[in-house]
Amino acid sequence: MRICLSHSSLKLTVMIHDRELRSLLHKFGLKVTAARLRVLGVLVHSPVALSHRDILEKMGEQTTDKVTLYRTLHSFADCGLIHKVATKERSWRYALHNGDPDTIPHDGDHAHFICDICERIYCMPAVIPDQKQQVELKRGFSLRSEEYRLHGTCPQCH
Amino acid sequence: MRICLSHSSLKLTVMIHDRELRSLLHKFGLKVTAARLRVLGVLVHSPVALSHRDILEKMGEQTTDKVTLYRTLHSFADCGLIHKVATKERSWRYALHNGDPDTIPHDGDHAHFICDICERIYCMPAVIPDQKQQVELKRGFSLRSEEYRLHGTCPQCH
DNA sequence: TTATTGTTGCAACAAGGTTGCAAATTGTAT
DNA sequence: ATACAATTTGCAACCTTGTTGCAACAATAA
Repeated sequence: MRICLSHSSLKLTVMIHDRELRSLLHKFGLKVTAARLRVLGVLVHSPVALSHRDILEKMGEQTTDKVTLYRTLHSFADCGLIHKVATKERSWRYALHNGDPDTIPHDGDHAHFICDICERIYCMPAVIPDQKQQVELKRGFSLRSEEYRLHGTCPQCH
Repeated sequence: MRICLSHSSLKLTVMIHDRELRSLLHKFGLKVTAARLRVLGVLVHSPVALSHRDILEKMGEQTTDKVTLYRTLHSFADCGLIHKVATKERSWRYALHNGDPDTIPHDGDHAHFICDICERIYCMPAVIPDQKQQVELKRGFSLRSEEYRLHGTCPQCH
């Protein structure tokens, strides 16, 4: 499944209301609760992956307990509504799967481009060489998955 | 410079004594202290990258204060004696640059193989395609560095 | 040998995250 | 609409990784 929520378009952003959020939760088999609606509301309006702290701050008045937020994010990630990306600052970033034409869905082999400046994480199409044969043959390593990370500056930060 | 300390050969391992460790510290412009000799002793005998906790445990009787260990590892990394690798468990792994014929020094493009079971991190020779051209041409991203990670099971855990 | 400078150990702290549990809320079956 | 079972929430306490400030101490250079 591929839910398309464009972040670049303000018009679309404004259109995301309670009804849409509820149906999104339903689609992923989650109970609709006040906290989940608020968290999802924040994620839906962000073009970049957010940290736990970012989300708490963006919730402002409507804030929740920090534990609730961690658990909410876990549920979202477990059912595939959002994805988690590890950062070198030993914390996680969370983002909705999005339909940005410049990125691809978060499955299959692809690269993550992590901007040094704004820390946005982009999923990029990439030709990743298959190392399985090479590595296994050489020393009995068996490969489960590959991750290719690119670090640099994104177009917005130039 | 390339310091060759084979981990696969017990004979060589046994040969690493106080004298060698001291000269290694000297070569990297570090003062020789008891704590540094002990930490270096542990790192020199490990074929895989170790966490702060691993090192403390391996030091056993000869243990140091945890802060001292953090600072020691920082000094080692700053001068290039060891390298740090980030893990998704929000902690660092530290390893000496080594001359193991099956791995390559930690500079230039290569891959990290991270074992799912024992979490050892291996530096692997790898043919990493240069994505710079492709990515920059396509959309104005500029690349600073690339990291290629392989996840799976290592020979020891089969 | 001494002066200078860098290193150690301790206590306290900070950020990110988890656990256990009682109270509140959701979805569902009636 | 009501009641019930199963989840979800919020709180307090806790854990892990890592850092800071500071006084005492040790390594090197003169």
